[in-house]
Amino acid sequence: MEKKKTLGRQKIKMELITKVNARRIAYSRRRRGLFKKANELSTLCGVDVAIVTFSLGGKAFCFGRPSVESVIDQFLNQNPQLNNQSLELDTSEQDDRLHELDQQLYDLQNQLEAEKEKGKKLREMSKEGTTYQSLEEHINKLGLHELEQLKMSMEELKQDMIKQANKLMMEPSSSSPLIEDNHVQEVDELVDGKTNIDISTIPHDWLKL
Amino acid sequence: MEKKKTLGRQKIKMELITKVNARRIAYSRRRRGLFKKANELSTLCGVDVAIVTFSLGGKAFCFGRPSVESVIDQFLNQNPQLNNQSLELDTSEQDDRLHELDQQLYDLQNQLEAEKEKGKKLREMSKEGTTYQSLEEHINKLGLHELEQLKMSMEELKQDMIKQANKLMMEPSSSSPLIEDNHVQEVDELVDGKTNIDISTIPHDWLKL
DNA sequence: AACTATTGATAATA
DNA sequence: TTATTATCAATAGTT
Repeated sequence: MEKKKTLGRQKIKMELITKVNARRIAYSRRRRGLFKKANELSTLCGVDVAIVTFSLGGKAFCFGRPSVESVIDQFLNQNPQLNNQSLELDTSEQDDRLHELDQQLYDLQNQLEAEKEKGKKLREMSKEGTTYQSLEEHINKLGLHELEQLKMSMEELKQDMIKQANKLMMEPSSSSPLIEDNHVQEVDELVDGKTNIDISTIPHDWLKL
Repeated sequence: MEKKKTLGRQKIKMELITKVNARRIAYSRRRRGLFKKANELSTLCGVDVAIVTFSLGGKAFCFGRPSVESVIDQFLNQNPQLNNQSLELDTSEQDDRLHELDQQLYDLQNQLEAEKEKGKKLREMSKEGTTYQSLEEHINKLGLHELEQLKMSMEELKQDMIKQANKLMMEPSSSSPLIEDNHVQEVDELVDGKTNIDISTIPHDWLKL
């Protein structure tokens, strides 16, 4: 037997974690885990759930399905509004895909928090006389990293929908399958700001379908 | 070795549990687990947490520390008034900006839900023999609509940070203010995948600031 | 509700 | 901070 690399997870006492640093880490991890559990609960059971929590720094984090506001509203107004329990057949595959995107959005939410922190650090640094060489570069790069991730998320989503649409095309007696490999270019067009899409041309039903 | 008494826990698909009975059991178990997790989070990290969920029967179950109402109240009244401690008056403006972005992300989360619905509708349509003319167009536009919003969000955020940085530049004894109107181009560069940024040149501190 | 065999979550570490 | 690992904790299927 070789010796173990780590001790692995150890049991901890159910009390306030004294070390602030460790507490922050635990909060971050467990908040994420809690939101995941909430998402699973709402998905598996088809119910509404909302969570609101404030971090050590007093920042609000929340999760809500269909939205925090709607659930809070229901709660405050105690309106026994019934949910239309629509049965679904076999959209599971698609749902899996979308759940991944859900996760990515949650991650982005956290990234936004990170940005907030950066802003504060900026102020602190100003007092310490930190050098600002190529500060702009840094800012740009950081923001861009996020943009890049966002773009990827959206591409995945669109690709998924196109794939789904294609699949449907095969099934019934239809024609002309959807193109699947031209979306990247189209995305870039928009990101470049060169695309002139007239949103008003999109059927209203599609926007809130 | 004796034979196993049960199969034990088995993996389940992350989708609505079809059998209503099993769904109710799962809801009961998982709601309990969720509340326990929330309790642990608030205890270990000393933070406020509130959860509200509605059962299949429409009954409200909630958990709150110190109380559901207090947390909801904090959440709804998120005003600069409650900004205790660090009197970062200068960052309040920035925080407002970021809060807006937060809201937009939440909205996107809801949009994602909408996408899911669309997928269902798509299936239904296939059975009804709905025409798929210009379906791809719609899908693309919808995806792009979202991407556009995301892009705007990120640009706003970056612009905000640059503005903030510029402001700081004026204050201390520094030099060379940041450029403020070239970030769009830089964004496009990276998104286009044509930018060759060497991440390693970024000071480590900046990457996790 | 209680029981197990698994899956899933996460504390400690790199 | 993200990844890894070993352990702890939650829970699906049964009784």
